[in-house]
Amino acid sequence: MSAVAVAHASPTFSISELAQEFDLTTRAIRFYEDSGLLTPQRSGRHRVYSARDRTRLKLTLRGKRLGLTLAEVKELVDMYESPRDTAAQLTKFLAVLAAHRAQLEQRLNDLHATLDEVRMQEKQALRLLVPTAAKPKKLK
Amino acid sequence: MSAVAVAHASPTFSISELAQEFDLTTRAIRFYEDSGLLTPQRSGRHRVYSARDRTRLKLTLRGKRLGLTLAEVKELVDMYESPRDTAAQLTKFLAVLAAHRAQLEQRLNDLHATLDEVRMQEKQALRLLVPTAAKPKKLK
DNA sequence: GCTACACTTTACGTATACGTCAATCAACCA
DNA sequence: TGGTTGATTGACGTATACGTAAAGTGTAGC
Repeated sequence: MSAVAVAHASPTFSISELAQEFDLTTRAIRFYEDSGLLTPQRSGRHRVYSARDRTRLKLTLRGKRLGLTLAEVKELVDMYESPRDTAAQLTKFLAVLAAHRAQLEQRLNDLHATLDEVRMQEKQALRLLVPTAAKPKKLK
Repeated sequence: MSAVAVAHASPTFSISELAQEFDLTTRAIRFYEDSGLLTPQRSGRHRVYSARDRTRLKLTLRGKRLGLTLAEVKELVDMYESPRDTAAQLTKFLAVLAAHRAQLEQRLNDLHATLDEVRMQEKQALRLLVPTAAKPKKLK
């Protein structure tokens, strides 16, 4: 139950701590490990998660909310942590980023279209529900 | 192969026309029918899709891109087409819309966070790749 | 009438993302 | 020392979203 860090070493977390914090089951977290997304240290048989693991977990969940598969998330997260010291690597990195960004912008369009519709429906429903509302200008 | 409408009747589509237009397999479209998302007419055994079917298909694909399951898409699309003539129905409708909107706004936040990161990475990579770029002000 | 082709149903297969036992083990507590 | 609690490793189960044959039907063109 203790997340207290000794001295100024970076903090570590148990599997159940992370499960609680992110509202996951431990099963899910172990599954992410099987998928290569997390590589916690071991204290005996027990898993010990670092701040880096926690960050990767956070990114994983965000990716999932965006509809990415775990494999896609892994690709991206791994790339962010990959070496980029040659021009070739940088160029490839930029290409992948551009593709990723195009996808994200498509999603953004979808989202805005959907939100617009939802708001329109809300307005309509409200007008139907409260037809005697105060009309600021031009009452008829 | 013909999508030509007779007189001014609303246009109809074959399954392969829709498959082509939306870059799907016919299998997928039939699966959406099994899932209750589409209910095409029949001309003999062949499926005949209306403009309404097409719209529902378009909404379905947009929902998918946003990471919704087909069941969730069906719930939403059905609701948009459901009767809302009583106050109770309207109230429930508004509640569901609010929940949906909250979810969408969460996604929007995720998206913006991700896009910000992508753009930051792009900037960094570009700086590393082209370190001799023109610096507008304060050259040292 | 035969062929080609598009469409149909039926049905089993597959990948993803976990859920759900079951058996085991280690640590702590009374 | 025995019991509870929490973690671990299998291993099988399940829901979603289709893929992929297999086998038959309908019809337009030659």
